[in-house]
Amino acid sequence: MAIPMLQQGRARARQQRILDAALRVFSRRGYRDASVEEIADKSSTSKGGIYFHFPGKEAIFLHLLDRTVARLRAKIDAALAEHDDPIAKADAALLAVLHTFAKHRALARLFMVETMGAGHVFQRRMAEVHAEFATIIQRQLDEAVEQGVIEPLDTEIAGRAWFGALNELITDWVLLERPDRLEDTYAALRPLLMRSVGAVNPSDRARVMP
Amino acid sequence: MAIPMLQQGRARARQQRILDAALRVFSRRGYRDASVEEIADKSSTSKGGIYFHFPGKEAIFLHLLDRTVARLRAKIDAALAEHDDPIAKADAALLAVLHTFAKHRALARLFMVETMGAGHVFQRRMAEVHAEFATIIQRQLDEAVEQGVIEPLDTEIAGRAWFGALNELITDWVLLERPDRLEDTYAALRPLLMRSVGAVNPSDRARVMP
Amino acid sequence: MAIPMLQQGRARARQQRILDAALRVFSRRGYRDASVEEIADKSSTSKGGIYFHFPGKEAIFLHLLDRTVARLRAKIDAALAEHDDPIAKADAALLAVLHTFAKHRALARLFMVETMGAGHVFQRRMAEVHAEFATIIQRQLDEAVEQGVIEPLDTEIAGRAWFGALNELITDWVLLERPDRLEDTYAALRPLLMRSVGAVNPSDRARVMP
Amino acid sequence: MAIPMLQQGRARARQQRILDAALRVFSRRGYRDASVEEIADKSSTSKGGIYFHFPGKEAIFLHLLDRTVARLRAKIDAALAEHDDPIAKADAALLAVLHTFAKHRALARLFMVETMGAGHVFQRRMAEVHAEFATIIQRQLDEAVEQGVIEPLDTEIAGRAWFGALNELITDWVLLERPDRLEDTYAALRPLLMRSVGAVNPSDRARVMP
DNA sequence: GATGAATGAGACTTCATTCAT
DNA sequence: CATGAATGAAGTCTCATTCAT
Repeated sequence: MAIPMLQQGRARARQQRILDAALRVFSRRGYRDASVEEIADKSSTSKGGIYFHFPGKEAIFLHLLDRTVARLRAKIDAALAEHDDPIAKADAALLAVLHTFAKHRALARLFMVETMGAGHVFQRRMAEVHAEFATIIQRQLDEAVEQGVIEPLDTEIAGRAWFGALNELITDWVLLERPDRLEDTYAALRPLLMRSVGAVNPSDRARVMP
Repeated sequence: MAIPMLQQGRARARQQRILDAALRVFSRRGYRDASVEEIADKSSTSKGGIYFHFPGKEAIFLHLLDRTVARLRAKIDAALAEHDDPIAKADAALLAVLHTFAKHRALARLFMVETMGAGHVFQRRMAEVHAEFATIIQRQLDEAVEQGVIEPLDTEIAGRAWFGALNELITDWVLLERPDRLEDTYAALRPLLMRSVGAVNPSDRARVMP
Repeated sequence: MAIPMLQQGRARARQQRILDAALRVFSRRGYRDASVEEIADKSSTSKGGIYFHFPGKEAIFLHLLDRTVARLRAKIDAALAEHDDPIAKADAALLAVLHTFAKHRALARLFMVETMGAGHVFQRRMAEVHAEFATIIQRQLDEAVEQGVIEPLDTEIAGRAWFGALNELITDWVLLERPDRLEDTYAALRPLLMRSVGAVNPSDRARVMP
Repeated sequence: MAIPMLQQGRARARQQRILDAALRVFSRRGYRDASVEEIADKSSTSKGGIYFHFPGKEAIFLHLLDRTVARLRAKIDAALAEHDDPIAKADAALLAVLHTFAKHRALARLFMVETMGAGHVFQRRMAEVHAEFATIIQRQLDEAVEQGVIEPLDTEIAGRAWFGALNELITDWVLLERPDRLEDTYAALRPLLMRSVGAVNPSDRARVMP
């Protein structure tokens, strides 16, 4: 019984090594120019070993994407749970996404850029992920409208617009290798987003509200 | 004398045929999966013929991109010239971009999506184009601030945010093959953008101002 | 003392399971397309387990072949022993081969067809087996000549010809998945073989001879 | 106009070179162990060049097979045309097949042996070819029955039996690398075949008949 | 003894690019 | 100028075999 545990453990560890190496390689080279060979080298595995753990290159990329999405979702959920005010929630959700990428430029590149070069299937999948995240924002805005915190508005478009604005900042930061801290950039974006839906900056409101 | 003209004309015509075919192929298949062979077929040329007119696949894509950027720039310039009010100008610039893509989904796909799959060089170039367009918006906002039409704000971020929001809508429309008219979607976005910088919707303003 | 016996028994049982699975897989896929993995699965073993019992894929195939040849030999021997008349013996030998394959199409496929795809070594071995079986026929014909039952003739060629004719029927039956009963086909072949050496159909003769 | 002719000529020549090299390689190594690389080398071509002329390894093998079948058919047709007597025709047809292979052992190996290692599709195709050739014999025998030259018999089985007997001789000659002249072996087989259908050896008959 | 993870050689195939005609 | 045959580098994937556990 100990043996299968160990073996499973070893297998899982190797899978992780492969995924980590793949992230680096995909991020550096892009999906198409990334070779399974290089992933094998960088993960101290053999080509065959990779194909033992994954059915193919595409599957590795998919795993990586799913893993990232899952982590983002978890962080967003945690962030949402930390606030009551819907506007603060929306803000926190965006910040969660932003923090994740700020800490890991390679991940940001994979997610924001390289996915688009991986073919139609991945492009579509990514579009759906975008939609999902936009919907999260939308829901908070809906709630805010319901609570009377903001005036009624097209919250679906607002969600997508917010997410698009954030995207642009992150993508620029990745592609132009901007040295700025992403957090600072977002600090400048936040008031724009707030005003766009007629909300007061949550921190200001906090200060104002006695 | 007439012959060289004709010949030049013929050469240019063939170049056009190649570029048009390339646009279709790149847009359908993505940069990597597009084969020079298919471009040759679709343009009624031979592979050798393509290499006579262009140094390589990359150059074709680049031409296509530059051509698109030039056209966009021209449309933006024309749009800017049609208005005096800086906010109206900014709005018109975005609309110009949007109209161009709305009329030609393949072009939108090429520009917004497939470029990312064409390798680092193209990604970077595209980021610069984004920056350029964002700067155009930024300039209008600066002018608006100067004119006292809106309160001072971080116009650089605002320009990028506006462009990012627009991007998101267009990209979704391309990838999810949304049937909506892009123009309608933008109509919903416009008020958000305006409020985000503390401006009144230009059309409203027009109506308000006697 | 009981334990080693049991263990040996278990080992042999597993070997059998592997061989049986291998027969199915080789027959379905052909030697080259049969994977050790599938044999492992179908025999409820692991890849490693297979390599404990056999030195490799080739050895498994060889075992299978040898096992089949041995069984055929045994059946032929039994058939020969049941008759006195040399012509009847030859006929019985062919029938023994035919019955064996008729009862087990997978075996027929393995033996008649797939062996040829297993590489030069196996092809040669199979040719030798053919020669061996042809020789058995030849010997009966020689005996018949000696007994004056038939006129002298090139019995070596005759043996090979008889075997070749039988082969063709069996191979067709395997490859074209003919629904006929092999036995019926052979019933039509028998008189041809008999006449080819100037013999009377043994059953006819039996009837005639008082 | 001359240019396409030349180019076509060159292309066809190269195709021939590839096919000839492929015949050698397939015959020496067997279908599975033959590598496209070796075919490329042996035909002084590049791997890519091969894929320009053929869609893949399988297609090369198929071409080779079809080419061989076509040639055999032509030779058989010519042989049939040279005789009037149906028995002589059947004999001539077999001889045509035999001569073709006798002159080109590699071809014989390809056709008789290696096809079986090329997978189910090829096995089936070969079975159909066998059937076709057997049918040619059958038709002559039918004619002979009609003319009253031989007694009625199951000509279908006879056709397959004759072909099977011939096959066996050729296959043995290929696999055991027998040094005999195939023609001599067939000379010994012929009387057996004749007698099997109750016919007189055509050459004997010629001599006997005044 | 058994398991399954790991290896590594090698296979087929694709395709941007070149160049003789 | 145009064509299409030819190149060759590179890539993904398969699988018999080995071996630590």
